Amino acid sequence: MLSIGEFSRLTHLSVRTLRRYHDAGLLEPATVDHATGYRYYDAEQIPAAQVIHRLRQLDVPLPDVERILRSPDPGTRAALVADHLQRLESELDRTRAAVVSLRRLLRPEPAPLDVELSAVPAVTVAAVEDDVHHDDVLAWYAGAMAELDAVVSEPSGAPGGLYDNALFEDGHGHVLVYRPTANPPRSGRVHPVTLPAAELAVTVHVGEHDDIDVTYGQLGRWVVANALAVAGPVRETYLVGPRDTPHPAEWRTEIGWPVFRVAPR
Amino acid sequence: MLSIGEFSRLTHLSVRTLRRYHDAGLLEPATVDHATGYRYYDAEQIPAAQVIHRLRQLDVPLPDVERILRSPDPGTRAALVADHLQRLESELDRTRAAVVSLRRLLRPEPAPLDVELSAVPAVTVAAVEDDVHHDDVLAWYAGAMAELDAVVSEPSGAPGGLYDNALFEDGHGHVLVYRPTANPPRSGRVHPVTLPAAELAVTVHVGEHDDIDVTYGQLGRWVVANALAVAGPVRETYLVGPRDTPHPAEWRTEIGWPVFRVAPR
DNA sequence: TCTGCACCCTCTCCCCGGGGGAGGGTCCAG
DNA sequence: CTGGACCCTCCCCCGGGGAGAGGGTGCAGA
Repeated sequence: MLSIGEFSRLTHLSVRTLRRYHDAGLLEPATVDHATGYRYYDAEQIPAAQVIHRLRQLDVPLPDVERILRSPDPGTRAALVADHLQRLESELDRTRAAVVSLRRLLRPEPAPLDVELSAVPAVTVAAVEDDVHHDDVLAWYAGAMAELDAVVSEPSGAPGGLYDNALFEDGHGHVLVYRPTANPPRSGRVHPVTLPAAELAVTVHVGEHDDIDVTYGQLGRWVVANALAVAGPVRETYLVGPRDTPHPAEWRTEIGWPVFRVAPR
Repeated sequence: MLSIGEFSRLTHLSVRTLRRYHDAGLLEPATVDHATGYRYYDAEQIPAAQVIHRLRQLDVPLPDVERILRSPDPGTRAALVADHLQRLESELDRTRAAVVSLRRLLRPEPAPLDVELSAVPAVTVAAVEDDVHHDDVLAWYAGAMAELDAVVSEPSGAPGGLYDNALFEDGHGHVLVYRPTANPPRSGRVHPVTLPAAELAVTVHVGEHDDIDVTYGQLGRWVVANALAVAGPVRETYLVGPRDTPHPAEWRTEIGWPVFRVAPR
């Protein structure tokens, strides 16, 4: 039987951390003296402690660590670990994208932007909509668009989306993705929706979406400079996307910001 | 002049976050109404907001973000950013190592370990020592060993280190690295130290240090199984290291744990 | 000019995975 | 038996936000 200090020396986990892992149910001491509260560990628990240590180095949240340890089947365990590694990988991708975008931002570049005002009429489309958290938008979008593709057999135009301003202001808001088609079906989450007419300030974002906020910013500056105010959700139209070409450089996303003219002050 | 909500829509930074950035002095609104406290931003501040957004995506701490924004010189700025990217890179290396080590840990492998008891005599060496935080050990070690190498011209054996148990239990403790040599010099941080005699449970760790804690754990289990108790700081001896060969697979680190025999219960 | 509502303000509390320290009980060797 | 090392619990702190309470403002339409 090892005291917490001895076990700490053997595992290189601090005493405090061991106590927290006990409280969290991650690593129960082999024995706890119910009179004094002293924790006593077994030498056989060292490997488990080391697995926890490794998982924490990989930033696996404590509840996930517990799930991994609790699953007795090596297959399930491997799957859970692989799952987290997948997340690490995609995070790395985002980091790389942010680095590239940051470099572009810090380079004082002119990058003029073509913006046009265009009045779009009301149109009825096949849509999927929901209230979504900002961090979950990408995953939600993938699912919603897949369902749309499965249901809409003969689209009559590029797909698009409407994004509530609250999504950016508060971190969550209403999101709607659609495909235009002649007779919008109703199936599962897919249902017909009539998008209202609007006057839009429109520009096109080229390439991946990692730095689409820069294009938003430029569009916003144009809107402000031209004495317009924002009214209603942003509209994106996916003119050329991953479904059309694997080359991100060829992707084209149209951004339309509903505006109305402000009286000159 | 843009209200905080409008600016939020233009930058995709949440209203709350913008307020925090104001409080932190990161992004001052162009005007603050001193009667109502209302914040008003200028469209020209959009690029700055986006740079902050990117830096935060890269997990740059807010104070560092401020330093980067405050430095008017693009060179300094680029250096600060490169600095952080360097840190990201080394973190990635550690992540990769942890993944490899985790795979090894989860594979139920026997991996027996040769452990021997050996009595080492007292010896006087050239040493550098300090109280160090656990997270800083690697950096401290690099500096201390470089200084030792510069001062000790004719070493009489492999370098080594003594690591206080508190380093692992509390996260900080006394650390000493040394080179044995005939007449230990005194220069800068380098000074003669007499390492006391000790009885050591000794084993050898093969390869990189990323999973040296596993070897520690196995050594610890052996110590416990053989009814020995730990007494005093761990000793490492760098038999083969990066200075000898660039191939990590050939590295050999001897781990010696001071022990004393426990009376059989 | 009034009123309603969207907007904005500050304040406090919560999250995670730890670290720091206070204050007090326990173990064990000399 | 005693002193010191060891262990316990409890509370506060960090950073970068999110959630919500409670109350003041700006402005457009009636």
